[in-house]
Amino acid sequence: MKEEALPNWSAVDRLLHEPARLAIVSILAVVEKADFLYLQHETSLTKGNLSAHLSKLENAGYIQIEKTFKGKMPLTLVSLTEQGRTALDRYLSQMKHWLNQLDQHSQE
Amino acid sequence: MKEEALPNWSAVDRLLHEPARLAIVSILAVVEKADFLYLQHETSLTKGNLSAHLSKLENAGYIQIEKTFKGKMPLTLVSLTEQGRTALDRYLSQMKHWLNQLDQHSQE
DNA sequence: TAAACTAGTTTGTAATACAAACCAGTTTAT
DNA sequence: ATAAACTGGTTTGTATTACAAACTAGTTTA
Repeated sequence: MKEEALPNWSAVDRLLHEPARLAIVSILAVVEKADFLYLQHETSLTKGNLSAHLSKLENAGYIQIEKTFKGKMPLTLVSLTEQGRTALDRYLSQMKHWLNQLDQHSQE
Repeated sequence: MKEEALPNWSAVDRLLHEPARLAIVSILAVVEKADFLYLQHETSLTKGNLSAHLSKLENAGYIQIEKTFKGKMPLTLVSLTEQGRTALDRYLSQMKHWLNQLDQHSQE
């Protein structure tokens, strides 16, 4: 009964929309802190690819990258920032809203 | 109480995942048939860009492109194929599923 | 009959994802 | 002791992609 417009897909956060980064951020939304190798295995991205995506997310302020050591071996810890959490929430609610809009149309 | 895995974002249909094409397909899901200019105005894509996206969707078998005339002027009509409809439904239900998985995690 | 418009397509460019090759250091084998 | 193999990444090169500018073919208007 209410008149719904179509989703405005151009307003999507393309940084999060990329599947590889959604995978990364989904994990970080749950575990709060993850090391590089854990992320690599969970996402099955190559190291290079993962590294590049992490840099983008870091530059956007969505994640924090902490360089530490486990014994003598380097260890990179990654966590979601407040900004990242907010952006993800926004992305998820937008998506849900748009999916609902499409459903309303399809069920006439 | 049920153990949910994280979304498998890599299984997404990247052809549909692209916002510009989601916009196009969202429209076609509703109107069944649209001409080029209507699509251009609704999506606010440039002609070249729209043309390229339509070609991709056509090559994938998701849409059908019908070249006709309105009077003496060329008119391009676009419609969703059965395949395209199926792909969209699949995309939407996957998305919904994944969004729910993330929600379940966030509300612990 | 020239100028401007319609309806697109083709072509060039900039951004992006991705993996291969590389690098600095550590542990293990000889 | 030192070479080989491994860890934990980064840098660099390539192929794909989105995007817009320029072009094309035909039509209507001045």
